[in-house]
Amino acid sequence: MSPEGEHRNAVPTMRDVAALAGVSTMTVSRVLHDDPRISAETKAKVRDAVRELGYLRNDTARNLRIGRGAAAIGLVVSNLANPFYSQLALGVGVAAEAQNLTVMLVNSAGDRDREVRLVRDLLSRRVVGIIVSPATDDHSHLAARALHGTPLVLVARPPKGITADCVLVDDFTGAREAAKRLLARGHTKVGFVGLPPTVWTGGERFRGFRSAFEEAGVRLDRRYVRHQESDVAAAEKTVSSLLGMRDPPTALFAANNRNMIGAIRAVSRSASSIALAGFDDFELADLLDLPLIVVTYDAVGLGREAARLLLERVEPRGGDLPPQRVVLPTAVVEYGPPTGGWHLAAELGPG
Amino acid sequence: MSPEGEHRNAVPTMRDVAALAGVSTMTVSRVLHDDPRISAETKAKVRDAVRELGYLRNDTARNLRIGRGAAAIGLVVSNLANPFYSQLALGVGVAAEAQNLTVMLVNSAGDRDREVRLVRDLLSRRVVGIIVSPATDDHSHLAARALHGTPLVLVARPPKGITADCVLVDDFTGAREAAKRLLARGHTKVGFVGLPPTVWTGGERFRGFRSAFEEAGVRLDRRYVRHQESDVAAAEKTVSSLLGMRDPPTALFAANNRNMIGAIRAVSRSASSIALAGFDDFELADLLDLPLIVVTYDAVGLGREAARLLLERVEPRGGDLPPQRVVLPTAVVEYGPPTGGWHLAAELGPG
DNA sequence: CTGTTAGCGCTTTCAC
DNA sequence: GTGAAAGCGCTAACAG
Repeated sequence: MSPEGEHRNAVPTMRDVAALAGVSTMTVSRVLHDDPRISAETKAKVRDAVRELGYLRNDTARNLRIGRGAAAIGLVVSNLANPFYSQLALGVGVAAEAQNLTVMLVNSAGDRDREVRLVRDLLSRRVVGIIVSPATDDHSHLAARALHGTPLVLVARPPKGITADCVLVDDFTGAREAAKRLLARGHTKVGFVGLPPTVWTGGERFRGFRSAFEEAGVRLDRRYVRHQESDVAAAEKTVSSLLGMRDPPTALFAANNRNMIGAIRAVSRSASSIALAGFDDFELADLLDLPLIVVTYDAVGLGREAARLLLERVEPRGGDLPPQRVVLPTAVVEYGPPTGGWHLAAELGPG
Repeated sequence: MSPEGEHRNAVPTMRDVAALAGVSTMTVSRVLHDDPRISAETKAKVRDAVRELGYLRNDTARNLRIGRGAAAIGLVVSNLANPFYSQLALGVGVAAEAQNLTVMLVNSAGDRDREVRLVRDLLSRRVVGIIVSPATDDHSHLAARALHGTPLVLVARPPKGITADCVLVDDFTGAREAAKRLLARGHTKVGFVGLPPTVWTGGERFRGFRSAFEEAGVRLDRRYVRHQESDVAAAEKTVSSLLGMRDPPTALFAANNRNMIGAIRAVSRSASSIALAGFDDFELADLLDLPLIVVTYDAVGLGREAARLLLERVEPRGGDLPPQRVVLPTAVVEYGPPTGGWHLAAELGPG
């Protein structure tokens, strides 16, 4: 029927508005900027034309002209399936929107090659700045040279071999405090289910964990320590094997969200009696009928803070600031079986 | 020290590459497109220059020229704090990336005015298409006229008063099947904690719920029915009040994720014995020591499907297709107390 | 108060 | 094989 793409190309341009209003495109542009020098009647004419055509300024063209590629900030996360990152995105979004910037959200899924491509792509789109939670500690693709001065903020891990702002969680202290609580309760055989050593958070959290043992003068048994990818299924398997040892740990420390969930699953399936501690609070943690010590922090705030640092850099003389490093505090929360326990509806039937 | 903005403006253009390689910009462009007519040695020269300068093509300029504003698809969600939407975003992202598109993710936070602004903003940026989960059932701002033919896909609710593709969850069937299970167990006094009636999912899920009662010939007691915003705290309060009635329900149906969590919290705090059913599976649902019937579906798939429909429209003759409506199936899952129950580490101490 | 000219960085078209 | 000119839609800079 219709010639191909007909209605899609019907997007009116400033020239169409100008023609309809009987003025030049420059006048239209000025009216859109609410330039006080334009007469009231001209403004009215132009605005009528805008309304009639449903005109929407082409920001791509505008941004090209004013030298700002895309009014957007790029956000590269390493695992969108992890709720931590959606919280982060939420925080970044709030801060970005306040400056009329959108967020281009991309997911490296933990793959560095992918991350390299995604960053390059964002740079090609000329985003005003990039926030990255790097998949590995090889940050060479994020060097200032590669970025041509596009502002960069790292989240959850510090720059390595490059200069950049970053916003971190106090992983060390959080892990140490949580571990201390286990030790205070008399646990000496404590399992550790951690992240790969190439991940900074993995290293810090392990350091904090270990430091609590040193302070307490308790020997850390290496047989109970595991480093691996953060994946629920993998963690579950690892924890199951720990629980299956002939001399199993009496407590477990999980280095993050995914490991914690995996650990909970493994413990729940086994007949083991074991205390759990670890990073990342989660919804309903308090309602699991399980003794639990979690390290919590403000993930949304992390995103907000990252965006704030980035936007500071975007400012005219923002490049002159020294590298910033913001560390957000952690808190330790303890959960236990609900007071009084559950009142089960037997067999799911009415009471 | 440095003249303001110095290093930030140092982003090389195609002209810089051309000058360094001693060719015209046209030749550079052709090399970047791997045009077979260019001689091998010219290609080598140009590629060396590209590498030396770290040149990255300005996609903003490119897209302007080729008439595609931003190689991005806009995604407007109504509550990023709800894990359903991050799952959705994940699905959209996967499909988009396969076409070299990025996702511009924005959050209306359930506010329609905001949604209107966000959609307008995305249109100004000339995204290739928009995926929206509308905050309300007033879709007038999404009419073809307002979109100038930019492809649109609605998720989780059908178009109302406009034509658009949509991808839905079979809310009706899911709710009915879950309710049936409660009825089959002899519950007749069942509370309903639902969404506002202006939200389509709210209506459908209530219809499904009610239909199970009709089929079973059980009268639905309106005193137990609540419609409200989907917010954990609000739901908790509502459920608490239901539980506090002198003749309380023996079971509850929660219309979504947020209401379900709120209901669980309320039930756990009370001394009530009550069965729970409702929409949206969640991580660890199986480990809550609580009888639970949940309606589950593939949220990532929903996003993938939405992106697929959108990309079909973006194709040259995509506008000629009739409006599509995809309905994804639901499944009902039952959880109960873990077999054998938890083995508690008493007082969090070692065994 | 409003219009003209030029150009952001790239690509399409036509020329050699 | 390669280049020159023109223009995508917009706005800064200078007219008038």
